[in-house]
Amino acid sequence: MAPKKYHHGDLKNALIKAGIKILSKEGIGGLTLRKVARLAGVSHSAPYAHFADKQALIATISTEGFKRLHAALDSAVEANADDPKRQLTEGARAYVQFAMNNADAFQIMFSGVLEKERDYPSFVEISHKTFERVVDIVRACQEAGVLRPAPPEIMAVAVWGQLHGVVSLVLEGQVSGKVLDHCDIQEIAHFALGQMMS
Amino acid sequence: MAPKKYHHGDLKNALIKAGIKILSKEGIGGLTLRKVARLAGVSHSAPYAHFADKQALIATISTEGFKRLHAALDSAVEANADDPKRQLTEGARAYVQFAMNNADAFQIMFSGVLEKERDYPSFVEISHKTFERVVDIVRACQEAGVLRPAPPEIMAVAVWGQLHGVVSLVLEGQVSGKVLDHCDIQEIAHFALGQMMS
DNA sequence: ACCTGAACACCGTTCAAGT
DNA sequence: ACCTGAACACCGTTCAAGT
Repeated sequence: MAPKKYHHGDLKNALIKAGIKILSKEGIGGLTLRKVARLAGVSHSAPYAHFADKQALIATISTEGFKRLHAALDSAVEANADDPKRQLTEGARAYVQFAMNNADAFQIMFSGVLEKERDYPSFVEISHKTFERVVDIVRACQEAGVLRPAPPEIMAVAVWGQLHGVVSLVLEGQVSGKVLDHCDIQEIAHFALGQMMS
Repeated sequence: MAPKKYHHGDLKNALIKAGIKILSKEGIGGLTLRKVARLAGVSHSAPYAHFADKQALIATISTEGFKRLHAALDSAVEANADDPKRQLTEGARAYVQFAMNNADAFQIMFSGVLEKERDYPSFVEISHKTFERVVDIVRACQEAGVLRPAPPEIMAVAVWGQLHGVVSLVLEGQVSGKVLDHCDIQEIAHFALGQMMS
């Protein structure tokens, strides 16, 4: 059997996985560099060999989240290659589902926890890529007459914003139970998106 | 001259003001109970005579923010008492302006920093009141044919979500500079809202 | 190159004690 | 009733030292 070298073969990835686990179990408030190290079985200062600071770990976890979100959008597009309207509605469904299934990751990605996102190129890259995916869908929908003519980037912000806003308000508990009793989040999001489609 | 009693006439309010000041200067990451106490000129344990814990202070500051937001919406409604469409567009403008002028307060109010909002009745009350104000505007717009027929509460979530989402994406830096160079946030929000109006 | 342990400056929170 | 100061358990981060 292979001798335990130092402690890990790949501590960096172990730390990321530990961070994601703690995040999903205890929320952002419980995410601590020292806890992450403990869960990975190393000393509290070991993470600093792989991440500059706590923000850097958060940036990596956020980037991971964006990759999964981007992949989900990709699937929705590919599964409906010749139907722009379904690309939009199914992409929207995927977005909402991602947010609901990964509420804490979603919060980390979008709630300003990560302060200097500019400093993390791979975060910027995947986040831009995700936006471009939305622009693609929007452009196809405009050509198909499903969305009104307008600069696609602006329309993409409106469409993404619509979904993002509804999801955020629900996640933050701003939508009263009276509304949520009658329809689930996917329905509300679908209704909201429907207001923009002709 | 009045003798300094203990230290303050109204420490509770002094703490709230100090908290708001620190929040706007250093952001949520710099908001610390001990700093708040220091700025108010009392010992680090003094706040506990007025707030159960840090969350309680945050809840109070959030409530304060909602009161100002609610007042801004009220003004927009009153200033356009007989023009539902303008109530909506001016209310939207007020919402966006509030978010931009109070980005950190906005973040505290909506970004899940406050974990058990249920525990703070006055927060729940003003947040519900604010939502009801949106419902009122939406209902008036539906009667005037400016928004499509639908249950007003659902439509209100869609409308609020639309604005909230666009504002949030911009505040989080998710909207690329390429877009922001061409139009300012008020324009984007107005465009997005316009997609829902007939 | 990768990790440990002690150290420092900071937190949130509690509690006995003071006026 | 309102505030202080010491105390405790926790952080993030740094740094000399070990393999």
